[in-house]
Amino acid sequence: MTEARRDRRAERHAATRQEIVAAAWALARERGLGGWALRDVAEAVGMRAPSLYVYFDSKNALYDAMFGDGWRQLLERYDELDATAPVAAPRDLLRRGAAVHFEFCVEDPARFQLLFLRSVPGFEPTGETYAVARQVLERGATVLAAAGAGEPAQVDLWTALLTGLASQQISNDPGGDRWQRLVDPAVDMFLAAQPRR
Amino acid sequence: MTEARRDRRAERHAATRQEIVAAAWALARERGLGGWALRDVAEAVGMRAPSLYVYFDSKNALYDAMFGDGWRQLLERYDELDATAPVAAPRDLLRRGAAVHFEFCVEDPARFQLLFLRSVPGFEPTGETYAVARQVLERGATVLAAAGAGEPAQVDLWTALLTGLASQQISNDPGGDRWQRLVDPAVDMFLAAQPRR
DNA sequence: GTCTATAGAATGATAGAC
DNA sequence: GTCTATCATTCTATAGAC
Repeated sequence: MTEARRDRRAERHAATRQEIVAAAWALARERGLGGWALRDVAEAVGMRAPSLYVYFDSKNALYDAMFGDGWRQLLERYDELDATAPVAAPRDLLRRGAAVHFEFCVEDPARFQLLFLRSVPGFEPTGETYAVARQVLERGATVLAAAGAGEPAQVDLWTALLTGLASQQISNDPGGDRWQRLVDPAVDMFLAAQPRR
Repeated sequence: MTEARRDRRAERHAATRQEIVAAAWALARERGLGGWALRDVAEAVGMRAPSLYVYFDSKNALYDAMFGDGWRQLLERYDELDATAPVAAPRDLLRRGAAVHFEFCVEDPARFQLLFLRSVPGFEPTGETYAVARQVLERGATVLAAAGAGEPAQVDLWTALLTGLASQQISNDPGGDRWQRLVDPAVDMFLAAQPRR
């Protein structure tokens, strides 16, 4: 087996890429998902716009990296939840998962738009980054299955419910809790409709 | 009482405004909510771009007119539903209302985005047009009340459910029926959770 | 890898003639 | 009310020096 030497240049390149993605997310939070130019991102990381093309082929390539990064952030939240409540009953875990998921959506509307609403005009996630999204959904489906709602239709209903609650909160009561208060009742409603196993 | 003479000039002006709004909707359907310029709308109605400013003060003013027009379209759908099933049982009416509402959302994603997701960067509906939106929501709340789910929290949960189903259908299965098939089960779930009166 | 310079194109909006 | 002409920006992306 070949003893691979660390490629310090590649590491540096990847670190800069991540720095750019983080700066873009910060701008998206402040000004909206489409409210910034490559110039702005460049300035935020101490560069000029053309230098970004060393790291990303286009603005959509940057959105793609943000897409993957955003789903990875959600995966981390799930990990933290598992670490906090490792042996909770399935339905309790689902309840807490719903709360975590809702909070994740609402705390950053721009991120919610990119990850769940696909609202950047010409952007479609590439296969690689979309795989991260699928990974997260499978993780959620596992929890649902443990709670007795693992059928595809049940999973789809669950995602619609959570997306709808978050979407309404963001669009119609930003900064408030009008739909947040409905998360627990919604989970109860959902669970009551599923046959217990 | 003053015998008001018809103001033919005002009528003509209003008709042209509506023509422009319709052309903008057509472009939004084809290219997305933000995928067209005032030039394009002007060309579609046989004008040059500056002439539009006789009818709208800005592009956002046009979005505002579209917003009001879109909600009025939804109101028409509700009227048609009432005309078709005037004496249906409340819960049956709710079921059919959900189907109509879902279809309305999915058949024009750009309209769904403007009316329900507020996804035009700098645009906020004015008070007058927002009043139309409230009117439609009250109409829905009335039907919900008749079905035994008229409390504000129940209405909010209902809107979240429908918005979530439509949003997921549009984002993750455009042209398909993966979430459409869940509308009826979702309504059943919702109704089962409400105490019958 | 980072820069300057700039291409190339699009856009919302205004001025003023007719 | 409609037009021509144009302003004033803004933005992504590329070329090529260093």
